[in-house]
Amino acid sequence: MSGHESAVARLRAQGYRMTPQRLSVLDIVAGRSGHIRADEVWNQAKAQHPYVDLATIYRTLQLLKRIGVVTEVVIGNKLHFELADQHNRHNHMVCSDCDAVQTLSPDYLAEFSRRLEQEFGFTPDLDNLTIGGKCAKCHSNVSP
Amino acid sequence: MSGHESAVARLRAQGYRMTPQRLSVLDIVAGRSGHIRADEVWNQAKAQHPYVDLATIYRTLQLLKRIGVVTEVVIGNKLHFELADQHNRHNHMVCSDCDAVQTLSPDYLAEFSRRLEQEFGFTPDLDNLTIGGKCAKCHSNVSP
DNA sequence: TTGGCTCCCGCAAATTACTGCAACAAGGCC
DNA sequence: GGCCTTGTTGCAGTAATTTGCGGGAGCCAA
Repeated sequence: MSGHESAVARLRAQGYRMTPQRLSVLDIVAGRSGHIRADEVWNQAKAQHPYVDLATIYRTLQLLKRIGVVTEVVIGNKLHFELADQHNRHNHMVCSDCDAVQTLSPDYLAEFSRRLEQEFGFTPDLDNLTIGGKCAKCHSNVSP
Repeated sequence: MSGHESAVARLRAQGYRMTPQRLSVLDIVAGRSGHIRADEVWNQAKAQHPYVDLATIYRTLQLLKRIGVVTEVVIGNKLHFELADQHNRHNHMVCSDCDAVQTLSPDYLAEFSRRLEQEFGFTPDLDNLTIGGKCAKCHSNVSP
């Protein structure tokens, strides 16, 4: 329900313009509790503005990601997005077999991140980090 | 210089056939010390076999990745590949600004990986894990 | 309100990656 | 060596995402 105003403010503050299309995208992503695919955003956006172009959706999502309003999750080989809730940050573990998604507290990565910064001066973008692998269920299936 | 024979043997052992195209791809990836893009592999492969198709390159690279002969690195929004040297495993840190790539010892991820497996039964695919973020140089540049 | 500088959008085309299918060829068997 | 089975290839087509361009709209200032 919130998130919106601060996002709009953040866009304005950085000199970006607020357009109906961008508001739609923001609404749609914020209204969804979990992840949402770019094409799902598009379909919902078309209901409000029949002539929105898919390219606009992609550009807007990239913009929102760049300013930290949404985060990106790669599931399968499709991009998903979700609202970046500062009060409930988390990372994702995605199974490469069944595409199941588990969330992960960033605490698990804190120590790792600190070392990278300290030893290499490299600042990892943990907000958009997705870890691929095999979930417990698929790992036990011995079928390669 | 090595790597080849074992890769060929591994293909054979799993019932895959050895074709000139696959040998070419293997040669090209092995002959490059760093990462190489799919289209670069294609261009070099065409020099040896003028009629190789890009689709074959992609399929071969996916196959080599699946059996663990090469690893995949996402740089910018392009896929890169490199020979998976068991004696010199490493992960990659890629700067989202300048696309610079730093390598990282998997030791840094060992503890993290162990926890994921222990607490969630999730087995991360560290061989193909790339960490995005900002390198020291770009991080100090205050130019958004 | 109006003017005007920019940024943004829709459209189309390009780029990157992947897939289905029929013809082809690698490798085992005789 | 020749044949047969079955995995592979080349081709064409598709899916997902990005980019170039020119007209149009947002926002600031007057």
